[in-house]
Amino acid sequence: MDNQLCFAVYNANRLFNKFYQIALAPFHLTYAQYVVLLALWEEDGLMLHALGRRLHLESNTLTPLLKRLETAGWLIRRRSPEDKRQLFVHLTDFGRRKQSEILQAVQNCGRQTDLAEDQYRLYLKKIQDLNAALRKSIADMEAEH
Amino acid sequence: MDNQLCFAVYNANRLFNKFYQIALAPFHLTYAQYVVLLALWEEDGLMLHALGRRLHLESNTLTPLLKRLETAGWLIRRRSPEDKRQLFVHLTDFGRRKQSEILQAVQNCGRQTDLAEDQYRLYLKKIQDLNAALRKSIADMEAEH
DNA sequence: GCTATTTCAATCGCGCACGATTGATTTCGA
DNA sequence: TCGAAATCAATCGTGCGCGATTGAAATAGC
Repeated sequence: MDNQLCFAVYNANRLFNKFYQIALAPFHLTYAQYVVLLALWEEDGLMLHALGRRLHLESNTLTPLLKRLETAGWLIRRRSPEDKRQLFVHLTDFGRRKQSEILQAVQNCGRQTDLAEDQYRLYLKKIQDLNAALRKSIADMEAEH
Repeated sequence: MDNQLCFAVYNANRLFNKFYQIALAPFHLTYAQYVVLLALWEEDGLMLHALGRRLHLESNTLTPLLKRLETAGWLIRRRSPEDKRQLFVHLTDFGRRKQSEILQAVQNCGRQTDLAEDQYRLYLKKIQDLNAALRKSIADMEAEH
């Protein structure tokens, strides 16, 4: 079982969750909420649909998550006037201003992991390759219903 | 954000979940349930506590999961007579007999991914190294409270 | 022997993920 | 133009993960 790639990835994901849980505790953010903020720091004012495309998430996950972030003051949800089906997601001043502090805190926690830059890149590349292979495999499986 | 290792791992985990969801659909098993069965196929009659140590899970997750597996006929939960706090988990005949069929089905789905054996091993090693680094990092973070 | 501590599974509450459905709004097609 | 189809966010239900607590049972310490 410890030779199963899926199990290693499953554990890696849970370890990352724990890592970010500790690192983000001062900000009362979960890992999923942090990822949403990362996306909005890259490009603010995304529509829920566009945000979901980047994170591979849909409204069933994002709607309650965004509502919690809105309640906590990180962002504002606003319906588009042109198309009343769509929802714009805008960072608040607070949400924008906290970016550097949060990234700093995460980096500070990560320093101990002392993954060398090139090693980090290698890991990243390997897992992205794996993801591509998995996406292909899943597409094939769905094709042959 | 796509350069974040955590995000790549997060996506890999969700892709594996989807992969196994499709592969295990004929057996009405979730990925987590499949992992529990994997552990029991390796060693049957484990106590809940021991099972949890292998999977890095505790009773708050395992208790309801095992109850569902018991209801579906895969295993039996039985209290230890010597120590009535503890719970033995035994596969049923059904649970044992299905092993080869399930492993076959999973392997059959995985054939399309055509990850070469040595490449699979490399991925596995890399992620296990990453996990070790994360565990160390988390331990350090918890130490400095 | 009797209490305090430890060790268990079980329970509770919350936040994801996600399949499925709903209902509002927009676009398409005849 | 008008009804059908498509496209949205929202909602619902289920199954994890997991921090925290509970209560039963066993062990340790006096």
